[in-house]
Amino acid sequence: MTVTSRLTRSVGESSPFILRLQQYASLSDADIAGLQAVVERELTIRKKRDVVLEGYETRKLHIIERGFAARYKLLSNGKRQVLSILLPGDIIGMPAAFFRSSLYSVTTVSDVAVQVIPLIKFLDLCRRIPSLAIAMLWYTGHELAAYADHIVDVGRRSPLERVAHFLLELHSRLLAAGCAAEDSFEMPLSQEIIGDLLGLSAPHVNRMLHQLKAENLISMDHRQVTFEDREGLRLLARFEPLSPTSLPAGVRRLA
Amino acid sequence: MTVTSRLTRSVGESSPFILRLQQYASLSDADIAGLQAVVERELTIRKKRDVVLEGYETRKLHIIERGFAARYKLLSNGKRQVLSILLPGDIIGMPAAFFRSSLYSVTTVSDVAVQVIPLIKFLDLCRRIPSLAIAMLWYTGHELAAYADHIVDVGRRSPLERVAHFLLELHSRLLAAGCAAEDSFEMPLSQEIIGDLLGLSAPHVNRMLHQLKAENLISMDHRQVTFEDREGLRLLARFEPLSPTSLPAGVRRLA
DNA sequence: CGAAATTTTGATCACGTTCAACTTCAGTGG
DNA sequence: CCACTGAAGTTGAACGTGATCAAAATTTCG
Repeated sequence: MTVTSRLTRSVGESSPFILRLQQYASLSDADIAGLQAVVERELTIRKKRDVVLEGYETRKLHIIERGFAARYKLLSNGKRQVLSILLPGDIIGMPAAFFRSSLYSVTTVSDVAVQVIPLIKFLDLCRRIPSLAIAMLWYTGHELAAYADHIVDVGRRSPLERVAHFLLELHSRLLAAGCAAEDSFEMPLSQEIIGDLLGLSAPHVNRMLHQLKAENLISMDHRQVTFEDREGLRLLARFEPLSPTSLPAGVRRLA
Repeated sequence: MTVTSRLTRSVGESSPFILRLQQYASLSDADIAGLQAVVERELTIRKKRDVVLEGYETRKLHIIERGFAARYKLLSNGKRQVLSILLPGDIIGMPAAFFRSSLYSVTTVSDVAVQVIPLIKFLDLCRRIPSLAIAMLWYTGHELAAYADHIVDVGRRSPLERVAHFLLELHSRLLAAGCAAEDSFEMPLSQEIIGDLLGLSAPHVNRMLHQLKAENLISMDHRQVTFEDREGLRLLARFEPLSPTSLPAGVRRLA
């Protein structure tokens, strides 16, 4: 098995979600055990299924173990806006569960393995383990930063910059989740979804991808994306990685 | 004094921030006292000053008591993207304080009165009062929903829809903060800022505002915006208000 | 292997930016 | 109180861009 294309983790590693929370606050083994105890069940969802539907009530959190999903909103004019791509370690139903009815839908892009946690139990755990609540504040803080980046993308960046920025961001997140190689990754996303994510038409995404290839910044083979000139790409996209461990030291100690 | 134009609250009301947290979780008088105890000081910032600067470290939260501010990012191509308009009850430095250096800048649009809280003390309080931590999770959850709406706006709505949607959303938030009348409000935002918020050029914002006036949906006098046909506006913008109290009943009880 | 989804290509055209000039408004000091 | 100044709003013309639509080529998957 090449590291390059794996979407799975090897046995023994802890879940990408735990890994992520650990970056935000130090959790004891007991905390982690408590977290695992509230997991209701694990299941695998086939690709192209809706996990959360706009307008329906959700009282479960789904933590992604493997696979890709997309959070999106359908507009009454028939257009679709994809809000974010969800990767291993992300929580499906995160903002959704906070409202009486979900504001957005989530659909699987590939087959997705999830852990299901009832919201009530999760909040209860947050009350008992303040570190967990604070780690969750950081989690949502990062989510917020990602959304902010997305707003900048769609609002003020050129189509070429958007596509380049998207590739870099996705890669950086996959890397953090242990699902990508240094300079390449597998991307099971159609150009239509990318368009709906970046506010572009699918044909234009196609043109931009070709332009990136023409400028020898990337190459693509099947669903494998390879950065041929990562620095050039970063310059073009003006990409600034969101280091998850960039907490002020004093604060980090406290959390 | 008309209710219409006031940006201040009458004495005796509690702060818009407390008011807001109360919607997310029930806080005891002791909790509120604790919250007030961590307030380091209050101050008023003149209009057009930067409160938070991108790249600098922030370890203070500024809670807005009165006035308008804007969170924004300057791009290297000279463009600017405004991420959100901050109103009374909002926290300046919310995502910022969570990173080693702030990712975005915040500038005041009008004179702004704030309460300053050191981040460390605030997090410490969250550890001691789990309800507060959970209320903050809801706060960021709503912030996330607002950002998501913004992405949809910029990504897939027409310029006319964007402007209409923006007016309705701003009004709804001002109403919740007790700073607007039923059908009108004061808006000290230049068309340039609105453009940078919605991903449009200032002249185009101007045209769209005129079109809304021409269709008898709104009227404007100085900085006073009045909805002449709120329903028509809502239909045009496909606006769905974000009710802050729309928590699932069972969850609400727990929180 | 066949059907469906996705990618690719091209032509046309509406839309919104850009830029510049002009007007109006708001705030300030004489 | 008015004149002055800079900021904000308004208008128009020209241009470039990315959407749209449709059709063909290719890939994916049952």
